[in-house]
Amino acid sequence: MPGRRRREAGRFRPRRRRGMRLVLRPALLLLLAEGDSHGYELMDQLDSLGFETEYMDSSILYRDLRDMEEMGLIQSTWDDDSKGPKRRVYQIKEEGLSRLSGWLESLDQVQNQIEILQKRYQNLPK
Amino acid sequence: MPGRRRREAGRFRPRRRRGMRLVLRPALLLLLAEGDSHGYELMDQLDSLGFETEYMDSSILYRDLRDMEEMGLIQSTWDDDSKGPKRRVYQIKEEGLSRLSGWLESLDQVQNQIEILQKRYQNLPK
DNA sequence: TCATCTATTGACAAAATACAGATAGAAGGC
DNA sequence: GCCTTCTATCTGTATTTTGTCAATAGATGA
Repeated sequence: MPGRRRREAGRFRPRRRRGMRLVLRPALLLLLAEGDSHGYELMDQLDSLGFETEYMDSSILYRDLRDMEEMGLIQSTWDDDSKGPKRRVYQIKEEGLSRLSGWLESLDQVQNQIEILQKRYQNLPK
Repeated sequence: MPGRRRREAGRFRPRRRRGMRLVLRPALLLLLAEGDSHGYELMDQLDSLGFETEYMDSSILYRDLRDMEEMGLIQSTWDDDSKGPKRRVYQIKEEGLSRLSGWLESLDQVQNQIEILQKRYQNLPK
């Protein structure tokens, strides 16, 4: 698999995606529910979930992972067997699985609201 | 129409709805695209868009309105003819209409991400 | 005159986000 | 050996956005 093309610091004007964290945390949990992984790899996997990771700063991802670990949703161990610098490999916990389902429920509501907005917008008299 | 049941300050533990703002601003713009209105009334109208306004603090709504006015998306005039305290009545501008369409497009992406999440969650092996 | 409903605003704390590195091992080219 | 690039994680800090609480104030009706 080819390496990710990370953007150079301050190279482009990144379009700030407001409130992306709303979906980011559930997304990370889901990926970990699918299988153990570490930060750098998760960054790549996010692409498959529709995230434009070229514009993402990886620090928010690492911070979210540690936050979720503190919340008791996931746990980590160091993997030093792999080549390159060692990785912190995350694994989802029971608590994380139930939280994921809860988060997805509220995302359901968000989705609903957006749908209503789109419909009302279509019906707008011009 | 019956008055709104606004929650007393700190009466219940309100479940903080994180990231609602992502949809709130587009929602306000849409309502104003449907017709002029003022803050207090907009609060009521939000119900029809799927917002649980009992748990919302109205100050965030007023703040968003003023922000959007500063952005040049909407404009306001005072209405003193109505009974009760005077109202600041908002009207959407051209700029606001085009911004609304832009915001709805990015919400489309968000909706897409959520949909992918839900599907992948369904396919999770248990 | 006292409580209640309408209506808007301000101040402050807490949380989220952007931004800019620091650190470090491994691999490949020259 | 030296340099660059890729992998990988972490931290500090400034700024922006949010959440929460409370102040203000006219109108209404008991």
